[in-house]
Amino acid sequence: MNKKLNLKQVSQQLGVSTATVSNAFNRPDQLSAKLRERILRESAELGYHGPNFAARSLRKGASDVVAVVLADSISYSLSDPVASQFLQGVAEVLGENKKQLLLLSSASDELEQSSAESLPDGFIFYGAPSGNIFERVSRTGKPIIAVDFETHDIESVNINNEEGAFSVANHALANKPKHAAVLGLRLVDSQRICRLTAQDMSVESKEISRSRLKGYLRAFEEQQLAISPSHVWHIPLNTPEMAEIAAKEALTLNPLPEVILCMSDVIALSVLRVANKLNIAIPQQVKVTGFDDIPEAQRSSPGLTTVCQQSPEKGRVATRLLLKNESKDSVILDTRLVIRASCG
Amino acid sequence: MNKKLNLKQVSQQLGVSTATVSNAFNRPDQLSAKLRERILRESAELGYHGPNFAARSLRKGASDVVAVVLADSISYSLSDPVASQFLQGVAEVLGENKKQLLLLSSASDELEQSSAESLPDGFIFYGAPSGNIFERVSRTGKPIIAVDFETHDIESVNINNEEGAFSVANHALANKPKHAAVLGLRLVDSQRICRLTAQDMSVESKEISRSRLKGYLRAFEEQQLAISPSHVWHIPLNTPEMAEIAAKEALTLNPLPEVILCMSDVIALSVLRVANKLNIAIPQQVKVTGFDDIPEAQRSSPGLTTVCQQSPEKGRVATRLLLKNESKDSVILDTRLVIRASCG
DNA sequence: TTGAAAGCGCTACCAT
DNA sequence: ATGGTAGCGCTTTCAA
Repeated sequence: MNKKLNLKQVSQQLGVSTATVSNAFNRPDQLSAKLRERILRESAELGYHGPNFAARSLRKGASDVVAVVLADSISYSLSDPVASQFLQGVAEVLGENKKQLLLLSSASDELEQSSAESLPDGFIFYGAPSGNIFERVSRTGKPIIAVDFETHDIESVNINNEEGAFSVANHALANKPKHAAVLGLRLVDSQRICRLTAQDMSVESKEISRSRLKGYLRAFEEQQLAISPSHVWHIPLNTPEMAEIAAKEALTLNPLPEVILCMSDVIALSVLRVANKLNIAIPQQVKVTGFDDIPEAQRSSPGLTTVCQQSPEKGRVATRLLLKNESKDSVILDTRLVIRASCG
Repeated sequence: MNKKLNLKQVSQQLGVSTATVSNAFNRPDQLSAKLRERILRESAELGYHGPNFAARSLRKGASDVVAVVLADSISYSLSDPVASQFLQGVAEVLGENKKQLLLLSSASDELEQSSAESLPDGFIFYGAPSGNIFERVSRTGKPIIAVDFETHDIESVNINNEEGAFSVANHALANKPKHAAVLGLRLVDSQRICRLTAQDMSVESKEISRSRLKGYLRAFEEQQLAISPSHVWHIPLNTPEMAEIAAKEALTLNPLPEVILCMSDVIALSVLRVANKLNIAIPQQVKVTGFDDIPEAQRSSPGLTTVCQQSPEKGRVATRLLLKNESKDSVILDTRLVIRASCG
């Protein structure tokens, strides 16, 4: 087996110049189709399958690699249906444009990753990053798209979380329930499931969860209803395990809330399951709403009333925005209230 | 903003040699902790965040990048719970070892991707790849792990599909149902949902699906039961949409099968949903089994009887095998029959 | 179409 | 602990 063949050696073997071999791989218009054909075929036979990636990138100053920088760990993000759908959209468009996908996480080791950060030609930040990877990357001047957060001067793709939350809450609260509960995601800085306090309620922030809470609260006002902080849960991670614990707490309240507003579908689906176990009828006894419209939400029984935030489309839009450097405008994707049986 | 700073310029600015700066980033033991500290801090202030990736990789002949080569498109794989869980396991171990994750697909453009193939230090092939990326990569002599398939001389991680399928089928068939159906995945080469013919049944192959079918058939024999090819479905993709169509066909058979063996949990969960819609009681009227034990399988109602194949662990094991080049042995992971209410 | 050559930024070696 | 430097493999320019 010929171990390491390089372009130069191949060109010698084939009796052509290095420039010609390079052109065969990179610029088909610089040589006759026939010669290109021959070079491609014969070099493959020799075991040369194209220019060395590192050398090419070094020389060209570009790599055709795009990084998605996840706010959470890669592993967790892959387990989250929302992030996962977003990545599907990204992968789709990258594939069409022959770009490679590198997954990074702002939650991982700074020093080790910072060298890898010089590889990609562009970055999609999914969720507000921790650490200072964002600053490092910004300084390189490479194109960046911010998704689900905003930063000065950077193009972003977002949804209107407050409006979405308002619309679903307003729908759910329309017939004036006496008691309601909110199962919130990442509302305060704690790894534990807990309920909010009065001062927790009024924190001002542009975080996703805070915007959603704001939308909910506006709906309560609109309907002239009140919600006590003790009926607002904080769940630190969007996992069924965590959500079920909070769901159990909410569904064993006395009196039982007639409406439970959940900040994600994963949470809402957990409520549905726990309710089922406790023989609580949905929506007759408790109406449940989610947020996201993940695939599972339309398949559940009863179907989940939720806010569709088009995660795959978000991924596609963000990626197109990154690749075609034309439009300098940020995008707000529409959300849509999806009414299903869990809150008819 | 200082645009492009390189190591040489940084070393001049800091008044030290290039070797020292390089050592500061790469070999902490080659200089005093104090000096290293200073260099790291001051170069960060200058806007230099570590060696250029392409140059470093070119020079070192290694990149700290590991590629997972997916048999299907990246986008589809991300939507598949089994592949997704596998990737979670991979990402976990890569993170611990400070390796970066590059997602490739053997289903994508050969020419464009083949240059990127020279980047990773190692490859995990998830599922038997199409095209000849496997041959190309093999020739480089870089470490490769094959997952869910086997090839001469390559370390692999597999499960015993036949045994797993046998155990679940044998359990399901124990009280001699008069009619049974099999909802199979990728049994023949067709993009359409269809049922098998007599000659389809006897194809010999080491593919996952074929092994599972073999296990099922062995269980039928063991129980002295027969299954007609017309009661064996082929489903081309592991998606709920496809599965529901086949499920509907199987659940509207007359007479109704008392047992439906499904080659994946996604399929089995679809059967559960369709049965629910058709008011068919599970497991009273129809017993349903799956394969994989995806997270959704334990949360469904009724819970799904299935074969646990430890997808995340598979990812971890494959990645460890790749990184520690010690053990030259392939691995067969245990499968475990998980009995839940859908087939008690 | 070709040959020659510069140089992308870095690491590792050697000598000091 | 440092300075100097070869060379990793490639693309691109230039002149022929």
